[in-house]
Amino acid sequence: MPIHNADIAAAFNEIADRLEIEAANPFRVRAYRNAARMVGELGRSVRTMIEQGADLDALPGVGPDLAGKMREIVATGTCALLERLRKELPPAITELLAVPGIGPKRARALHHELDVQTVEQLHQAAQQGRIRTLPGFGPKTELQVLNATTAHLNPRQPQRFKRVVAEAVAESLLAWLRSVPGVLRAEAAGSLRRMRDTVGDLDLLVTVRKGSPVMERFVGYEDVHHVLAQGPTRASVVLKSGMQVDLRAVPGESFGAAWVYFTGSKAHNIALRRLAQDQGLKINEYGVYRGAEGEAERVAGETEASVYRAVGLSLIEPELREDRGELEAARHRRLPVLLQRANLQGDLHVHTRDSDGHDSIEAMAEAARAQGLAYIAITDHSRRLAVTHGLDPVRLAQQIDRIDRINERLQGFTVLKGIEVDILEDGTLDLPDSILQRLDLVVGAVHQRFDLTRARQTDRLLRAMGQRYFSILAHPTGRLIGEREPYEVDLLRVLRHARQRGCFVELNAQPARLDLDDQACQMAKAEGVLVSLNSDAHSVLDYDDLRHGVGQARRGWLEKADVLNTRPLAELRPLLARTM
DNA sequence: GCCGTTTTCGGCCCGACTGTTTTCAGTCG
Repeated sequence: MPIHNADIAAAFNEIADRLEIEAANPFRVRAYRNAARMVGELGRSVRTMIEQGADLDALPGVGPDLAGKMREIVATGTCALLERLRKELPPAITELLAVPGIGPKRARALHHELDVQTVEQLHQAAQQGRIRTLPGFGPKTELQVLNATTAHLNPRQPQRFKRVVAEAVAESLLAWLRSVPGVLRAEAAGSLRRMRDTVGDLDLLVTVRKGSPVMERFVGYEDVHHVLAQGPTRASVVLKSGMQVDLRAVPGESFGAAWVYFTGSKAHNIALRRLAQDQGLKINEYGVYRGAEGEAERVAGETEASVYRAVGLSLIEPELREDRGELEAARHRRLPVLLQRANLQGDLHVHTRDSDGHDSIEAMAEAARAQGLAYIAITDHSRRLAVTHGLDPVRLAQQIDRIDRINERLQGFTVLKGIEVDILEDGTLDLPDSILQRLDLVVGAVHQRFDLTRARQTDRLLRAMGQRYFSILAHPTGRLIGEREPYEVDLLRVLRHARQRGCFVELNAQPARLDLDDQACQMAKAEGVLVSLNSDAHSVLDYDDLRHGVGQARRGWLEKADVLNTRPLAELRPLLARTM
């Protein structure tokens, strides 16, 4: 069983959990957590690096000890330290840490004093009133544990929400907060603002005049199910939908510092504060300070730009704040000029009612033009996808003729002729070259057999891209957020083949897909493969999804030049022609 | 356990809220 980076990350996280329960040096614990995060986000396979003799010590946060443990885990699937820790405490004890309100100290006490080893046993102990007997625990803590374990044992809500869902909740909540007396400004922060594809909880920030009842009003919002915490500057609630919302109030002069702090990511904040510390500065959510405690002088904080400037950096866009090299880039003034929605000139993946879309070719063209686009490609499904009424060669030929006639009427807008052709299990395409050759572009996609082995799936995609007519690989990993995992595939090989072949990969902007993801976008850029950012629209309303794709592209450090369909049609045509 | 334009040893991000406390530990983000 080959070891992937996720396995190494899981092992390091378990070591960190167990060391923490055993009250080990917290900085040692942090070293394991940092390494776990780094490995989990690393674009390259540690196993491959080892096979190629790469120097693991060169990875950030990895010294000789952790490098050795990574080699050990890759070779054996585990490591001696982890096995020893597993013998010292029961296997399931780390489960307890997943219960809200239970941290390492309480997990340790529960195990030592009550012999609690699992969430189920914890639940029973709470029911029997045994928790309150422990020192440091009381009746309230016991009730909290009872509620938390009940929810934990009967999970009904998804852990994370699709971004588009969270965004709608945030917008109505923000509008409501802005109507509360004394509220000067209300903004979203957190992963929503960083444009992550999913959002765990909402982070909102307000500035208020003295005496504003914003916190009292917030916990009284009609969608609030229950209140987790409430203080003068901070409150947390759970909405009826199960979504947690944290609200923070700060004075106006601190808005920028608080927005940085509350936008995160956590890793970005830590790296930023460390940078400040090196310069004799301290950053918290109220501002940037110079000097000793008590007589510290405030040097920045009203705007985000002032905070970054105070530590010698240019403003870092929220989408980049993941501690993936953005601080270094900002220091050297080498931040990318990120893609913007207005840079998109067209959309190369659009459906009509000829297959499973809702609207006509003309309507899709008009709607695209209204969105500021200059061209679209009609790419209906091919015959294999019978449920979508996919096109066979005869119907596709008829559509081609219709598009030609439509283009004669259109002024200043172009409809390109395409197809979303099924990539069959053996890597051939669902329609013959004789009809594909009449198109402007061929978009290929996998719609069945997601379960192939990594080797066969990779081979399938490489063969598909090697066909005579092949332009863009649509939704390259097949994931559906929260519903279907990406299929197993060697994306690096796929990208290198695309580069060699001169074809492109898609960033599908449907909120449930957002496929490629941010890191894969970064990988495509590094490999020199242009990304086609498409809506996959099935109705005239769906072009709005492009903004989600733009957010994802920005998270992947993509600039205008990295995206295929930022080019005007005259520049696009020769690029497509090379694939046809 | 990692790391270094002060350092190879002595540091390691920072603050709010809760509950059980009489001044603070634990948890969380």
